[in-house]
Amino acid sequence: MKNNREVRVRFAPSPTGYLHIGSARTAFFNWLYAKKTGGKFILRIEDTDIARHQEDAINQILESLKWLGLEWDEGPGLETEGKFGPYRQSQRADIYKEFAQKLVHDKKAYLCFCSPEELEKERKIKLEEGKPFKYDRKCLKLSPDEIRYSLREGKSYAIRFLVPENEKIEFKDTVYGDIKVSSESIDDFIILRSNGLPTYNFSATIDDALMEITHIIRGEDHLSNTPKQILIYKALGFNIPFFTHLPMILGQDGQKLSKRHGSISIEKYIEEGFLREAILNYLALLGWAYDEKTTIFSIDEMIEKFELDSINKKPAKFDYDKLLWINGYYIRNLSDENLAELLKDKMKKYLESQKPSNLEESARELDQKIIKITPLVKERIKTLNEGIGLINPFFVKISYSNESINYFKNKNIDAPDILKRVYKALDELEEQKGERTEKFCAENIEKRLRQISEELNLNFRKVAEVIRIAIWNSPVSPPLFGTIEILGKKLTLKRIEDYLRIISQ
RNA sequence: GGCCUGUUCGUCUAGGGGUUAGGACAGUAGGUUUUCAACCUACCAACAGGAGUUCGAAUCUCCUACAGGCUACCA
Repeated sequence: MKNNREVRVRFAPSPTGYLHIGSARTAFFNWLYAKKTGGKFILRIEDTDIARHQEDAINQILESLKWLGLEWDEGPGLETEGKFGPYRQSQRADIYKEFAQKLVHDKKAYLCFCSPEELEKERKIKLEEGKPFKYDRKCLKLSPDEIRYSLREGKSYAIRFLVPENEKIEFKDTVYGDIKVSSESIDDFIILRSNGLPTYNFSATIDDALMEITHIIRGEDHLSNTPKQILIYKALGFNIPFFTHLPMILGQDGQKLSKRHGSISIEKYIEEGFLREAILNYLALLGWAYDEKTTIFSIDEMIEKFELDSINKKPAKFDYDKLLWINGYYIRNLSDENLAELLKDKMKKYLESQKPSNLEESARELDQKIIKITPLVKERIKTLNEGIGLINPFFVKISYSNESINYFKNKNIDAPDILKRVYKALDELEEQKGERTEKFCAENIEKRLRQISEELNLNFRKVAEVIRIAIWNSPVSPPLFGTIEILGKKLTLKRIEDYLRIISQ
């Protein structure tokens, strides 16, 4: 049919909201297939529904796609959009009108003067009777005179596609196999609304044909629409592309992914500190597997190994925990330099959101400090935001929580005594004592602190616990010795003093 | 209601007439450890149900149940 043609795939979102997980996967699979085959990935905006379409959503979608690295070869937002443009359906109204009129002229479509209200009423009645609703073709029976009269009256009309009778529509879906549908089960659907704009099935088909899309890869919710579109392809004499429908992505409750399910927009995941490689890796695993073992794929590996016909049919529930795990894996495998860079950007934003009076002096040394901090937290975080949460006391003043203040109340630990000893031990470091100055570094700090636990004949974890609460306002911190070193002598001692003062009150 | 589609551990999946039904996440137990992680070890846990075909079915066929989609002048 079109074996030697260049592969052309497309992602065609409608801008009714932000790019969500499900659409992102559809975009990604299209992109993967284009990369794999050396084809073109086209972006088209389906904004024919004026009521629901939001202008800023388009930008959001474009931004999210770019962030994911799913760059398109043709479409909006590019310096030269491409030779099949415009790529926004709202700018292609004339094209659809023209084809609709051609179909009317060829008697493959007809004018319908029925009002949406009447139709709605009839539909309701049929539904209550438990009978299938199908348009009764009232307007097909109109005589040319009647039509002329209505037009002269200025009556508004839609254009309906005339579905051929007794026709078997068959197509092969890469994922779902052979699909056969009888034309009897298809209503004479509207292709052009009375406002002159096309409906989805019509505009999508016209554009896919005109833009010479060879492979349509989209969500399973369009599987049932495909027969209608094939009818249009045939009526207009267009080449029929290959179809691949992707199983739906559902929320953890098994329902279609929606706002109720918490963060579902890509934007949210960017904010939370997920990495694009991790998101794409996870998305690839929803409905597809390469073999029985591999779960981690680099993007190049995915391009190499991805196959449309090994996508499975079952809808997949979105598993946030697994995404988290994958993200943690990618973070751990980042180089210190790259991770530091990412953490720095996040931290910068975080610090900007804080009151200046809440910042420690060290906030000004973010750039130098972050590279030292990074190896300490790399294995401990699953998202960048977790990282920020773990390390922000390096830069932001701590105010002791009640929990911290009362932490040792009913425990058999003499916290003040320990802290006084710690203070003294640390204070001695870096003190000028002729030649024998001991550096304030993790190694020496460890030596000193372990000495204290020996002196007191106390398990070291107890000592560490006390120090953590005092300098970090939390029983959890990055590894203690490195943390103290990076915090610096001055700040460490100050926090110990502060804590001692507060608990002695 | 009609049409289309799907159903393997809690979740993502591998397998596609003969397997101890494999892996990963989560969970549990242990090890390591200055906390939290990470890491290591072990464990837990599935072929929706029923008929049929067959020497043999999770795998093929049919039925049922459940789930999802479409049935809009939404996409």
